[in-house]
Amino acid sequence: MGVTIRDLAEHCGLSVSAVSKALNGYSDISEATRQAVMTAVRELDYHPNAHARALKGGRSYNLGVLFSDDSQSGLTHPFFSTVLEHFKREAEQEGYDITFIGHRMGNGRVTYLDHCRYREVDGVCMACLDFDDAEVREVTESELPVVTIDRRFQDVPSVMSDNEGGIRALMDYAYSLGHRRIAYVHGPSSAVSDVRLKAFRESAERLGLTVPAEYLLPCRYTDPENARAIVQVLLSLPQRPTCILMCDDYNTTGAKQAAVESGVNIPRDVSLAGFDGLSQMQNFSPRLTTVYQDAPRMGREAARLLIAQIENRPTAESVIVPVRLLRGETVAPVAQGPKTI
Amino acid sequence: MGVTIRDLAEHCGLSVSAVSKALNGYSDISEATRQAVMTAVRELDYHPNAHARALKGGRSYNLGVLFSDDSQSGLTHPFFSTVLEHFKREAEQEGYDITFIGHRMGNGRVTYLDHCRYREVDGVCMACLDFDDAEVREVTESELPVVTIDRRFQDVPSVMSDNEGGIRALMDYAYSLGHRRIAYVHGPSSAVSDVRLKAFRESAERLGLTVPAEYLLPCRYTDPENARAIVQVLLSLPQRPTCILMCDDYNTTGAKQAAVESGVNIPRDVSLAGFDGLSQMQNFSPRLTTVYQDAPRMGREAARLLIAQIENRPTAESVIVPVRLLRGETVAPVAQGPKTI
DNA sequence: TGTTTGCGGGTAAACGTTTTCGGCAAGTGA
DNA sequence: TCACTTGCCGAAAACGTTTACCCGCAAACA
Repeated sequence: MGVTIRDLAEHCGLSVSAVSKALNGYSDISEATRQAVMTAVRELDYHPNAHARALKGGRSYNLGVLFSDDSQSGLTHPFFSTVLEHFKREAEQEGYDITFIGHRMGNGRVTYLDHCRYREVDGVCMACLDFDDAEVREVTESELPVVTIDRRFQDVPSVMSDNEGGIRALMDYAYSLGHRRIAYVHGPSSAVSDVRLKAFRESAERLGLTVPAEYLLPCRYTDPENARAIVQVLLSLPQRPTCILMCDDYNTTGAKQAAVESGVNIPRDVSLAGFDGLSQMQNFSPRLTTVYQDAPRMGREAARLLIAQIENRPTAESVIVPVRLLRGETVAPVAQGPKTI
Repeated sequence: MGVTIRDLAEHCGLSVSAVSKALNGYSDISEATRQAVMTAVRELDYHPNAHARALKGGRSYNLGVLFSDDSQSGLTHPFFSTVLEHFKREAEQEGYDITFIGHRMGNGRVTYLDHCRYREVDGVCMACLDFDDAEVREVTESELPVVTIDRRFQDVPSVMSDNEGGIRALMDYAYSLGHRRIAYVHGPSSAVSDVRLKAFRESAERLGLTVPAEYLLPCRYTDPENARAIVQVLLSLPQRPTCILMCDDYNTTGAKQAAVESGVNIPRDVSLAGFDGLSQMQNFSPRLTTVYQDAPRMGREAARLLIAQIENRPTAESVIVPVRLLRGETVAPVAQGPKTI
């Protein structure tokens, strides 16, 4: 159907191999013939066939993306969709397409790794999934180049936000506004959650705050309903916190809901902060105070790290992407008025 | 590296072609040998190579997705990301992967159609882009199977929401609550926008409402800042509308902002409705009144339509997906109290 | 018994590339 | 003049499949 390299060769009066070498920048082709080939390429509108190229054992110029399979929110994840979008852009710029790796292939199930081999992806970007799953580990331990996002393995380059710095900045900020009773609705245990929780504890200690156990509650990510229920509990505590940190921006909507239902005004009665800095959340008033994660940059860095590996270029082992405290309106100076107890 | 069909053949003491035929359900292979091959497949953990298969001239089992290239929000689009997620799921279930079609391939630009040919996709799903672009038309007019979302071409199967019904339901609902001055902040001209605008006008006429020109204002989709400015104008009109319809949910955040700045309470002073029914927006109070578009179903139907074409199965020309009116709290009975003029 | 039929399976070409190897001509040094 | 390098290029194998075609064999038929 399309015009092949053979057509090109005939058109130029060259052999197929000569054309191929001209196209791929081999040194044993004269500049004159190279130019002839190039103009022929334009004339005939030639484009190489990706499958043939991949088959020959070279690369497929295809990157696998392993990204919260079934059950989860997948592509609609408010944070990772941004990471992915920019991963895709950077990859495209380098000549790579991306394909999603799942384990649902037609009728039967298929291992992630098998799926990778089936499509012969040159490398895999892994994010937002259960890294303790055996199938997932199989990929990280394979010979395939891998980059992970928000999770660190030995020998596997990774991209992470400066979660520790983010929590620290948030805590310092709240403290500076007079908050001494700070609760943290943290995510379920994971690499990221654990780092943040540790940073929270350390910050509290550093600032001389004592955090009662009932101020530390786990909550699923991006699950406002879950968040609502949990914040309900926090707000009905005899000694209620003056400031609540949520594990992500999206959950603050649930927290707000709980506040409304409890007759609590944010930020007058209780301050509220999120994590992520989703642009979609910055349009509501009062504007959310949160930690901005540079999702676009995370995506870009991940693509760079992965492609550098594939092309055997020297690469950093790991990248920490800086975060930024967004001082919104939901964390206010702690009420100086009548003490609530 | 991987185990090939040749390894399978040797392991079974068969020829390569016999194995191939056994795998692909040819009739001239005895049931016994087929079983032998199948068990060998499991033993050796064989998986066919997609590129070799595609190269042979068969299908690539890959679907192209043409989806708001650069500049736009891409994967982070709140509505289409859901469509895409479910498109992907349905496709995977049928054994197809998806790859994004862009025109940025490595260094140079590339036509959408060329990109499709390069990857030899079996079909293309097109959504959320400028269908008047010559490059885009080139794809719809090619020999490739195509399905379009939210845009109808002759001979090209498409999936659309019942936009007309949605607007009608919204208008009837607002009317039933006493609203007579209804403004519509519609999207920039496009197939969908035009259908909705037409439905708005027809509904207004049917209900005996006169809509002054300044009640019909265009606004970019998913651009709260733009929406804010426009609603500002609406709210400062001498004869202000009692109900404002926005072209999408996301823009209602901008509208709310404008309301706050104008000292207008929603829904007490002015009612507000969106379009899309994004779950992310349903967590805010007051809960948004809007028209739910069944994005998951749209994605699924699109995948089915496309795959049916590819596999030469009879297929509907086009699918209209029903919408549902979500009666939230932002459209309230029109104030009976002191008339504002 | 000789000829068809159908079943089961093998041979080889083809898909469009890349890459190794070798060859030929011209230039180079002695 | 000879051997040797260098510059350019072609031949052919290879990647892992699919598929058109052929072949042998047993059963069935005349």
